[in-house]
Amino acid sequence: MSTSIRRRGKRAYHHADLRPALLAAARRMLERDGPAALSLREVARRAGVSHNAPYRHFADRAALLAALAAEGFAALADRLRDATARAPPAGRLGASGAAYVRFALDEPNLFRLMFGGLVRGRDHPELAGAAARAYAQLAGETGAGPDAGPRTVAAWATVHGLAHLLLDEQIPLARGDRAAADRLIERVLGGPARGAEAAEQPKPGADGA
Amino acid sequence: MSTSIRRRGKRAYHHADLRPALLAAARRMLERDGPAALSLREVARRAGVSHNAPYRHFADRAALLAALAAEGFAALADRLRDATARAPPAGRLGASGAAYVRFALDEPNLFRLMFGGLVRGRDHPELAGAAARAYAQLAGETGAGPDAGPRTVAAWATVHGLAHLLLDEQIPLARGDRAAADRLIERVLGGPARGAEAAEQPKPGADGA
DNA sequence: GATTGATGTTGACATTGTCTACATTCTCGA
DNA sequence: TCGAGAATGTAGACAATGTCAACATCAATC
Repeated sequence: MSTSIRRRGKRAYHHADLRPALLAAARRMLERDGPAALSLREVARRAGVSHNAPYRHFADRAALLAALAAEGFAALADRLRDATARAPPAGRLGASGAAYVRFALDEPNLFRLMFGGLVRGRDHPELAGAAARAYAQLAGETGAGPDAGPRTVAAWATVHGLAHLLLDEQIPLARGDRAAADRLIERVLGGPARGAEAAEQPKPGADGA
Repeated sequence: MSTSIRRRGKRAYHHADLRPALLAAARRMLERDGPAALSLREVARRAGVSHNAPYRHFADRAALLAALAAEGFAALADRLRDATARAPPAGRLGASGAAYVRFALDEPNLFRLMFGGLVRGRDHPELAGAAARAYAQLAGETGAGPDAGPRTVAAWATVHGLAHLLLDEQIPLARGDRAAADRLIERVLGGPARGAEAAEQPKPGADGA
C-alpha cells in the first residue's frame, strides 16, 4: 500500500498518480476476493487516501470495476498477440484458444469481472473499446477475417465456454495445470468432428456452480 | 407480495410457507435487477415479514442465492428433458443445445447467478446436487454416456460459451429472437468441421462486456 | 501574488448483512 | 386439556458500505 505518496523526488502535491494506484490496489483485491467483495473504501484505505478520494477519479464503484475490466481486456489482447506470434501459422487457432483459457485460469476473478455481467460495456465506452480491441485480436488470429463465419463463432464460443466451465470447476482440472489445460484445449478445439479417439479425457463433473 | 399470509382456511401460525414465498420474491427481484443487487432485507419486505425472518430459513444471503441457483439448475434440467423428448433422435444434440441457450436468454440473471461464480456449489451441497442432475441430463442427451469424451465436452463448452456470449451481447442477436438463436445454434453446433459454407452468419461485435 | 480549478478530506446519511435478545405460535406428550 | 419446548417471527443494535455536500489544500495561471 501507499504506492508512491510522493514520487520522483518532486514533492508531489496531493498523492501523484492516485488513479493508477487505486487501480493497482483494486486489482490485487479483486484477484484475492472477487468482484463482489471489492469495496471502494477498502481500495482507498490500501492506497492510503480518504474514503472519498476515489470519487475524484471514478464516478462510482461501477466505473472502477469497468476500468479494471478494461485493463483485463487489454491484458487478454496482449496474451493472444503473444501466443499467436510465437506459434507456427498452422497452430495459431489452438495457440490462441489455449492462451484464452490460460488467461482465465491465471486470473479467474478478473475474467469473471470481464464476463460476469457485473459491468456492461454499454455503460462504459472505455470498457467497450478495450473489449472490441481484444475481440479484433481474437478474430484476426483465428484465421478468419472480420467477417468470420460460424466456424469462428464456434471456436470462440468453445474456448469461452471451456474457460467458464473450468473456472467454475464444472470440468475437473487442477487449477493452474497448464499442461492439462493445453491438452484439453487441443483435443476440444481440434476434436468435435474427429470423434472420441483421444483417450484419458476428463468428463463432466458434479461439482456445482 | 404478502403471498399467502394465511393459507388454506387454516389460520396459519406465523406466515405459512415463508420459505417459498421468500424464494418467489427473490426470484422476481433477481430477474429484474440481477444477482448483485439482490438484498435480503428487500426480499423480506416484499414477502411482508421483518428484516430478520429470512434467517429462519436461510443461513445467510449466500444461502438464499444458492437456493435460487439450485432452482435454476432444476429448471434447466426440465428444459433439457422437454426439448430432447420432443426431438427426433438425430436432432437431439441440437435440440438440447438450443434449449440450453434459450434458457440463458429467457432468464439471463438466473443464468448469471448459476454460472457467474457468485455462489459456489462447493459451499452448498443442495446446489451441487441440482447442478449435477442438470449436467447428467445434458450428458445423457448429447448422445454420449457418462464417460463422455472430448466431443461431449466440446459440445457442452460450445453451447455454454455461446450462451454467455449472447447474454453479454458480444454476439449481436436480438434478445429473445428464438429463431435466430436456433439457427445460430444449429449452425455453430453442427458446423465447426464443416467450414463456413453457411451464409448470413453474425460476426463478433464490439459491444463490450 | 491573488484566483481558480483540480484534488483530497471530513462529516453525514440511508442501506445492508448479521448478531443477540425477546415474543408469539405450533406441536406433542402427560 | 394443557403446558413445556421447539419453530418461527420481531425488535434493536452494530459495523461496513456507497454516495452526497461542504470544506481544505495545492498547483498553475493571469
